[in-house]
Amino acid sequence: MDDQAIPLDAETKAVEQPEDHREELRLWLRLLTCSTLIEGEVRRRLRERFDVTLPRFDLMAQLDKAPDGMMLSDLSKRMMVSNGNLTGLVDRLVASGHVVRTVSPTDRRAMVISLTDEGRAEFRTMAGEHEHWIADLFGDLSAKDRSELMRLLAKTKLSARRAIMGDDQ
Amino acid sequence: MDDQAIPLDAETKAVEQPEDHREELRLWLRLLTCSTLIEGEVRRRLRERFDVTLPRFDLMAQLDKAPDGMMLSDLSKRMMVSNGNLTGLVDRLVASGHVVRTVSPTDRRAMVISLTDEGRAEFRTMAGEHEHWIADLFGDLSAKDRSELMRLLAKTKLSARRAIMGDDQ
DNA sequence: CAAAATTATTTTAAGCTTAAAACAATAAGT
DNA sequence: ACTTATTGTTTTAAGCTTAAAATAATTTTG
Repeated sequence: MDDQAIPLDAETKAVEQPEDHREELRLWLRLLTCSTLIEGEVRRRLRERFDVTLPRFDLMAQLDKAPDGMMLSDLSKRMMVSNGNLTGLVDRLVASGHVVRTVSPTDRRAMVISLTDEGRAEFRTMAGEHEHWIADLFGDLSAKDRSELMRLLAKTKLSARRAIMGDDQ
Repeated sequence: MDDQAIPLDAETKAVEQPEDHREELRLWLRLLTCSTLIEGEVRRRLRERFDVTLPRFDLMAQLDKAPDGMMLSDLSKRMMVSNGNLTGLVDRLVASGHVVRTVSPTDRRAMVISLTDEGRAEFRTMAGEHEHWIADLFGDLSAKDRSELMRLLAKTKLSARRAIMGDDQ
């Protein structure tokens, strides 16, 4: 513990307090604020305008992209929610006639979830308005801002994945 | 529907479908993915390492910054969650001895919520590790990336607020 | 082929979250 | 002072969410 003993990378990393990560913390809090703010407003408008919840809308959005339906476990991965969560969500959407559950013809464990015609029609109507809301919420960003933000978020996504899964796989 | 009839702004905006906002939609989905990814991992680690939930941690984080406690309604605004939500959360944190509820001396309706000494000590321990997790999750971003992302998220936040509250007030 | 491991889903228990209604206290306007 | 409006909190009902355990079917492996 000699004062003279300076680490080898002192030149490159400059003299740094022993671990100050407040900047990253602020960045994370700001990111979270943005998504909470926008998500809350989308949730509010979906309820007000269509009397639908955000999770229901999100699930239908996934299914709209899959004309032949999706396995529950794929939905779970895509939506980043637990299987158990989806079981209940699908139950309610089946009850309201928006989706149907079918046993997979190739795997008797698997359930294939698909939009009904009515569910798809209703979703498309909502999605049209939803897209405008988003455009409005991001309305003050220039095209350059948007592409730059897109790029930085892509980098953030990769960084987080690396930290979560490890560099391997 | 004449092929020759080109809109007046064709020069400046190029030939554009009537209202295409898929770019903003992708931006929103990417922002949401990033925050869901990071939030999920933080949630997982808090549980694994300290057996605490994220909402509990968030509430204690707010109180740690307020040595004299905070009114429940202020907590509600800061955390962007409903009052009713906080009532239950505070109930559980009182039960576990992390916070205390006091009636405000100046307003008999208001409840002042404060960290107990034990709650504060426990929070500080968790916060130390938490900061490292965040630094790791954002670890692949350069200092320039971070400041640029910070700037763009600030702009996004203002844009969303404008869209939510209207330009006035 | 039988045992073991994996994969797909559901169930359960606990906690989180919201909107809306109810309740209580303060502030504002007459 | 009295009425009205506003503010602060809690309650309620419904739905969302998770982790962990349970169930069932498929795949892998010895």
